[in-house]
Amino acid sequence: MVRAGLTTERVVRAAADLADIVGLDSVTMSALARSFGVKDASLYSHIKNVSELRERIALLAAEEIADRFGAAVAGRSGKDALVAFADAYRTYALERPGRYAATQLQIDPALAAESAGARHKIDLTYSMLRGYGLAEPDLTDAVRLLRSTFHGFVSLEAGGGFGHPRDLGASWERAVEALHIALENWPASGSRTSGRRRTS
Amino acid sequence: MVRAGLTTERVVRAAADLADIVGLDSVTMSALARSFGVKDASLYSHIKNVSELRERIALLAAEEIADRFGAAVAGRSGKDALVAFADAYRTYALERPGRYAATQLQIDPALAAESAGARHKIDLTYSMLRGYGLAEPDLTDAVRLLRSTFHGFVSLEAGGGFGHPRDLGASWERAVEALHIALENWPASGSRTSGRRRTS
DNA sequence: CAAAAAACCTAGGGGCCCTAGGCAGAAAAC
DNA sequence: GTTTTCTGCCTAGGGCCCCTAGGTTTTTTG
Repeated sequence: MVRAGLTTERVVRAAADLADIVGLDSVTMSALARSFGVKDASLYSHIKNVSELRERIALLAAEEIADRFGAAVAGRSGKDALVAFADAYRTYALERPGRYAATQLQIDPALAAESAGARHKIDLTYSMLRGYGLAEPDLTDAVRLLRSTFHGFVSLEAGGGFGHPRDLGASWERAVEALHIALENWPASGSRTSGRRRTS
Repeated sequence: MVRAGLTTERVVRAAADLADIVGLDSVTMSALARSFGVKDASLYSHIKNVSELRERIALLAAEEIADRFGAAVAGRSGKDALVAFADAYRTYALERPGRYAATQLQIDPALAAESAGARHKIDLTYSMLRGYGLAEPDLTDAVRLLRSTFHGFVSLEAGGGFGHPRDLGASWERAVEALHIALENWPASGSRTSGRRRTS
């Protein structure tokens, strides 16, 4: 009987591809086993359970994302870097929806330690913001703002949450510009009721 | 044999409460039936299937949200309205995580037609932005920016996506302020590379 | 080539989703 | 007030999924 040649890495890669096609929730051990032409029990020597499978998809995605984002911002700064970063973010999320969805999972710390590429993604966001001259805690607040808007937009877009006929790419560009403006005019601390821009 | 007194509404309400406790994905027909002390087959006279159950949770949530948001912005305008709206948004999402998660589902149009309160929520966002003097398509872009940031933030927060020790409430306040600034200095059309604020 | 290790298997238990069809309590009709 | 009808909940059962235990066959290794 010819063997399928399963390894953890090959299984995870196939699972990621499957996730991009049928959605992360539909990545089941059974479906994955079928795609390899083996029985589901056979997968359990490579993957502990279905949660670990999905978390490993997330780790794979994190590495790919770090690569893409790094390439996108390399040699750019300021608004150019922001736009490139943002576009790389959205492109990845739309091209690889299953992988992207996996990145939102809680990862078991023991597993995350194996492939430490996960944290790298956040670091890139921080370094991209250097150009705006923010200091902590504003820097963290700004990183959170960017992550929130990016993640919110692409997840609403992917989920069909935007019903209006207005072109989504155009709305995205304007959103990124608006963020750029917000970063350039970052509010001074403790101004919840006043709120006029500073002179950047 | 004493009956449980199931109705569609009571079942959905219990499902929503269950979702807030155990998470939307763990709202199963079996678990729900157990909570009523009936067999799962008994639920199918009130609810077509588990998808419809979750969508009905979303409709319930949409009504509650419309109420809360309406109350939050009533009598306010400009930044006050934005802050009140934002805080109402985040509060609801954190207080009722299961219901909130349901609002991100795709709803069957036939079902949505029954309880038309769903669309109301978007209208509120539009009307809240009136004060910033935006015209279409900028208005839609701005609504999408707000929805993206709000949804992104609370979903990252709920999913434990923010690891930094910086206080989340403070980051939220700054994010809302930053959005306010972006709205006041909304970029002029077609300025992807220039990008200086206009004089509001 | 023999032994050890790895890859894949069968068997089986438990949970969830959902359909079909039955019976008994409650409401409606007379 | 009885009979009829309706409805609420039931049992039975099939399908898919997750996962464990333990066996067999292939590959690797000394």
